[in-house]
This record gives sequence, structure tokens and C-alpha cells, in this order.
Amino acid sequence: MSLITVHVDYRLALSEIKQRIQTTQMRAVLAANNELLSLYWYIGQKIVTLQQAQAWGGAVVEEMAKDLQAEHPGIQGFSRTSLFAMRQFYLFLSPRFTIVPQAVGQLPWGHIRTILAKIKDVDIALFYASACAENGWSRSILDLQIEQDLHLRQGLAPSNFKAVLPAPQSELAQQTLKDPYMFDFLTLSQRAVERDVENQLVSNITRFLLELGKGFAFLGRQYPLEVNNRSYFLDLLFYHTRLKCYVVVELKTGEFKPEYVGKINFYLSAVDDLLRGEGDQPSIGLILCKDKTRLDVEYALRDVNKPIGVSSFITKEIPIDIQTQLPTVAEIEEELAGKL
DNA sequence: AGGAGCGGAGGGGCATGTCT
DNA sequence: AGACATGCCCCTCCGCTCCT
Repeated sequence: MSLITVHVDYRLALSEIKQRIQTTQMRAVLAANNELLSLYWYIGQKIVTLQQAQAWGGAVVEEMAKDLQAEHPGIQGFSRTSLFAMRQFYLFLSPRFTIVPQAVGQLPWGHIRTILAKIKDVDIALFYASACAENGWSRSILDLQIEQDLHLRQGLAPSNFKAVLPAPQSELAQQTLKDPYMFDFLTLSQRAVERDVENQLVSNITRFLLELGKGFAFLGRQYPLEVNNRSYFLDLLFYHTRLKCYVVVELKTGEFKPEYVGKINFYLSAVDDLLRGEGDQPSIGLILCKDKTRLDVEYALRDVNKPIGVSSFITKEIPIDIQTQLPTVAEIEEELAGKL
């Protein structure tokens, strides 16, 4: 056996061990978290049972918090507030579940408290719990997604995926698109043209990718394609790692027009011919426009054989009347001078 | 080293319910 | 009706980790 082979074997083994250490650590943390949540569930259940059986109120919670804290001075997490949260946790989920549901068991306690505080419907809560576990959101991102009603937008974009893609791929593709997209990190005037939107999207690429969702890998803007000695440029090009296909995005700052479909259809054929590789699924088109009517989109997509979706997007626009009402620099300086 | 981001925790206080 | 109890939400603080 040559030295080089030994070297390669060793490197391979080392990387496999490293990976195993990581997954074991992760599983241990998850298991510990699950145990903790089971404890919280149990305490919540105990409090509810006591309150029902003895017709006790919150005073018992107060008392229990005091006693537990006195009993375990080093251990945190048993304050009055925390015990109330455990009680709420149990009351909320116990009509449907006898133990901590799987999606919820993967979340940190702080995330669960956020969901409990903001969501009153069990199904919607479970939606956010699984989305959060799947995407690894921090608490502030979870907050943002709830505020922007992700559960109402996911999978709602009108498309022809069902008609032109085979079953599992069409379902997955549909779930990937939202309607509308929230680009509220963009500040645009009424006259914004496509290139402005594109510029801002690219300079806010982290927020943009977060809003698009998991799996979108950014390949470029104004991506050049050579067809028949003529150059065409795609507004934005992505590869979706889970769908295993290219995603062509066309930006329109105005209302949806049927001819946009023809254009993106052409781009999709070009991408399928020039870029699509052996294992790649058919490329998908997404038209992002400021406005659309569902019927227009349905007609425009009806007899198109490339998978295309249409979503609108919402930005933080500065209305004209406010723009003209904004103070001038001189006015601000004057104001400041008065204060000092 | 220190700044930023994250998650855990608890205090303060508000809204509603209940008792006198 | 007013006083008091109860439930729980918002905000902030703290400690930890990771990155620069």
C-alpha cells in the first residue's frame, strides 16, 4: 500500500469520525431538550390537575415557585412566570396530544413560549414549530415569520406546476413559493424600475434569501445566456437544492402582463438546454410582480408547458405625499439648533 | 479582547374575573 | 362599585457562544 493511499484512507476515516461526533452531539442535545420539555409538560399537567381537583387558583403556582426555588437554589427556570408558561404549554397541546409532539420537541423552550404567546390555533402553532425546526430559525426570525403570517402565504402562488410537473415535484415546488413575498427591507419610490428593485434585493441578499426560504442558492443577477448568437440576461438565477432544479426569477415593478409568461418560457427552454445537467429536474420560472389578478395568471399559464409561478411582492414604499412632506435638511438643522 | 447575536429567565404591570 | 386576586404578556437583563 502506497503512502498516498494510507494518507487518503486516514483523511477519510478522520472526516467520518468528525461527522459522527457532530451528529452524536446534536442527538444528545436534542434528547436532553426533549427530556426538559417532558418535565415542563409534566409540571404543567400537575398544576392543572391540582387546580381542577382543589379549585385552586394562581396562588398555588406562586407557592410552588417559591418552594421549588427554595428546594433547588442553584437551578433556574421555576419562577412564577415559568410555571405559568408550563401550565399554558400543557393546556394548549393536551387536548390533541398525550406527550410533547415531535415537531415541538425539537425547539428550545424560549421559541415555544414565543409561539404560545402569539398563536392561538394548535394547527398553526404546529406549522410554525415544524417550519422553525426544519429551517433552524432564531427566535427573532420566528417572530418575524409569525408577524408576516407565513402560514397564510406559503404555497399560495398561482402556478401551473400541477399540470406540467410529476406529482412529488409539483407539490414540493408549489410549497416552495409564497404569495405575496414580503420585501419590506426594500424602500422604493413609486417610480422604481426593475433594476432598482434588483439592486436592492441583491444588496439585501441575506434578507432576500431568508424570505425566499430554505434551499435557494443564488447564482447571479443579469445572468447571461447565449442563444443563437444573441445574448439574453436573466434578472436573477437560483438553484434550488431540494427541488434539484434551476429557478429563473423575472422582476416586474408593475402589474402582471400575459406576455411575461412567453418571455420566461423562452428563458426556461434556454436554461434547460444550456445549463440543466443529468440529474436536474426541469427548471422553474417565477415571475415577481407588484400586482396581479388570479384570473389573468390562470389564463396566461393554462396552455404553457414549462413550470411557471407568479407571485406579487410587498415593499415599504414611500408614498408621494409623505415624500413631499419630509422635512428638508435646513429644517432639521433649525429644529436641532432650537433644542441645543 | 470585545462586540453581536442568541436563548433563558424573571420582574413589572395590565386586563379581566371574583368577591364583599 | 370598589378592592383584591388571577392570568399572562412585554420588556429587559444576563450569560453564553461565535466571529472578527
